Amino acid sequence: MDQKKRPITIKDIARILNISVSTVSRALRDTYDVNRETKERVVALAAELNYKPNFNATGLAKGSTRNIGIIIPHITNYYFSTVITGIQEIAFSQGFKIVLFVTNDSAVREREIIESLAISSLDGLLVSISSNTDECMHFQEIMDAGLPIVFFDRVPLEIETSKVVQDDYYGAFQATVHLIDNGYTRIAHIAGPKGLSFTEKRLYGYLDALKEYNMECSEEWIVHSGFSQQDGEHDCNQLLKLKNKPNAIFAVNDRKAIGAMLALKNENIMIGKEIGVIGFTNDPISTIISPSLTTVAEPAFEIGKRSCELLIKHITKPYFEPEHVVLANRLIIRESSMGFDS
Amino acid sequence: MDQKKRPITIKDIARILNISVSTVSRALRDTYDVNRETKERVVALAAELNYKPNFNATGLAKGSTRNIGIIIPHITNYYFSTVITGIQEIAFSQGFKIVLFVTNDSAVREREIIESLAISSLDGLLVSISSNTDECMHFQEIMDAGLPIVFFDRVPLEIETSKVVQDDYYGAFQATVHLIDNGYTRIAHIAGPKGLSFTEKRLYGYLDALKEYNMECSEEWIVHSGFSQQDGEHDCNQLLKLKNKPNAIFAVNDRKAIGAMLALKNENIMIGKEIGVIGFTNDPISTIISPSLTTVAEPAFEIGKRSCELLIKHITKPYFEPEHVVLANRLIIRESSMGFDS
DNA sequence: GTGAAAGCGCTAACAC
DNA sequence: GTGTTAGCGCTTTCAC
Repeated sequence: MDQKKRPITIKDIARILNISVSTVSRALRDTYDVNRETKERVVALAAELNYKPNFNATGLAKGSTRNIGIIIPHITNYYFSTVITGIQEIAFSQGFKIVLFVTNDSAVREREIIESLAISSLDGLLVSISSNTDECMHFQEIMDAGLPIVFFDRVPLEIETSKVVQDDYYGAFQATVHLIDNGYTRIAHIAGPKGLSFTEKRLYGYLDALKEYNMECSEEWIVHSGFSQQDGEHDCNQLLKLKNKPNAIFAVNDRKAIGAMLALKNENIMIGKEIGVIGFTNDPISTIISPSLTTVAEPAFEIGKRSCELLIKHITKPYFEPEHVVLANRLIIRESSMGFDS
Repeated sequence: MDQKKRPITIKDIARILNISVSTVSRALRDTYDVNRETKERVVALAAELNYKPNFNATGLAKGSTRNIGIIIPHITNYYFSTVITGIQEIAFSQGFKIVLFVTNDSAVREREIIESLAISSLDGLLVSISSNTDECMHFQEIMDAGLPIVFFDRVPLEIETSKVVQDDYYGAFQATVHLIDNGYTRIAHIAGPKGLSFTEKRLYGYLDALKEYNMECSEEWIVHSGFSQQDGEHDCNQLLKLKNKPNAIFAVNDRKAIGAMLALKNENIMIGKEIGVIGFTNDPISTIISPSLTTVAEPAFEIGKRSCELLIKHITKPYFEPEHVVLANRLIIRESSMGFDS
């Protein structure tokens, strides 16, 4: 307990087997030609001694660690934590470790993290940018320095690299059409902050659906704010003050939808019958709240997996062409959008 | 984009300033006596060149990385993700990075992780064990090899090191007393898996409260299973089949409490009035479900912070005496336990 | 097929 | 105060 045991190194193995360290190194890495028998002896002894490679040493010698960094706005959040689970799944199976950074959705913290980042200690980076990040030079610099980045969910348009997102535009389109189909005629949208690409895509999906179906559309029905439940509550109250009140609300995410529902309940408005509500994410909470929340389910786990797979390709294949992956969502119909006559 | 720029090293700085690398190294580390002026020149140039230390090299030379590993059962879970946020807060401020491993609550995966762990790439480990981990020799071995571990929440009794937990016994005691105070007379407990220390503490807190208040107590009212909402639903249904049905349920966590509430709703049983329910955690969902869920709020963020602080002490002070920290919970009374006459 | 030796970027005696 | 040197554990030419 007091005494750090010196860990086994390839030198120890070499000495015991009376061969050179280079042979041990080669044998352990299953590359180069090594005499079959020598190799087996090395591998056997390594296992017996419980040899673990020193990643600092390999990293230093090969210029590669097996670390993947993740930078995300939050972690106490169903979507992001599910994405991480997906990333983790792929990373672990490929022998990569996950180094986690959370920005608390602050552009300042994001920059701090990036600037403090020892690029040499990471092989690649997976990032979802914070909502007030206005320019992305810091990411570009890191990439120029040779660190591959794959963006997911909240992606910057101006950077040329692989990106993985859900189909925000079509998901929003579908959500809106669903409300129209169920007889709602005055559909509002409580959006996220302006300037974030996925938020805008959802806005356009909503707008295009309204246009395509010749629905009434009004500036005052579109309210931008943050992503929290409180924001949803606040936005909804604002809508309720309008002279020309909407009779349905499409929320940019489930948390805001939940906030809106709470505001509606507070006013004793019958959710679904008087005002329809639809969210985006499929947070587990959406089945628990009553009435249950209709939502567009994002493939969060899959997004994590795909992002990580792509990043690993960028890491291992220096000239891998950037890919833009768009994953389909799934509309999940529940009670909050049942329509007037239900 | 194609060309990895060679990163700046202390050698570059030394060459440019025409001094030796050791001086640069010393100047940058703010230790040893370095001529004030030399130091300023080094620091200035380092900043200008945007020098970033290579952690593999420092790690190799000093035998320390600035990495802290976290091993937890899940991440898509309010409690654990909040703990991580707390850990992250301290770690980041002290210049440590977080390496994340998730076991999916599988003892097998946990062992795999531990065994694949290159101890040399971590300075310390923060762990919450998986629910079916029966013996903890793998952790002991790692500690013997010189890697400090701090356990939190789900802690093994047999290992001698620092541990940080909420007051599971007293929280459960309080929860049960609260139910008794509100007039519930036949109180059941839907527990976690047997063998996990925090689960048992909550069970004993419950039992002792019943005893102290001379309440009826029955073996069939205590049901053990997993931690999920489904488990809660299932456990509750089982209780409802009993001849001597309980009129209140204390759940080991909020997810199970939520599951139980869903089961009760399904049977059109009035929650609170006919059967009281209380949970443990204070998951945000507990304010959203209707009726809202009375619960024992755990100081998850604080647990993350304290665990991380303790671990850093173990890392920096070789002979730091293990501490056992027990943090108080807070009973939050909501609608699900309002009592019969409310 | 294997060994010797240099080197990855940094730290830490040890000299001066 | 500063430079020289060896060395952390591993990979990788380059010989043989």
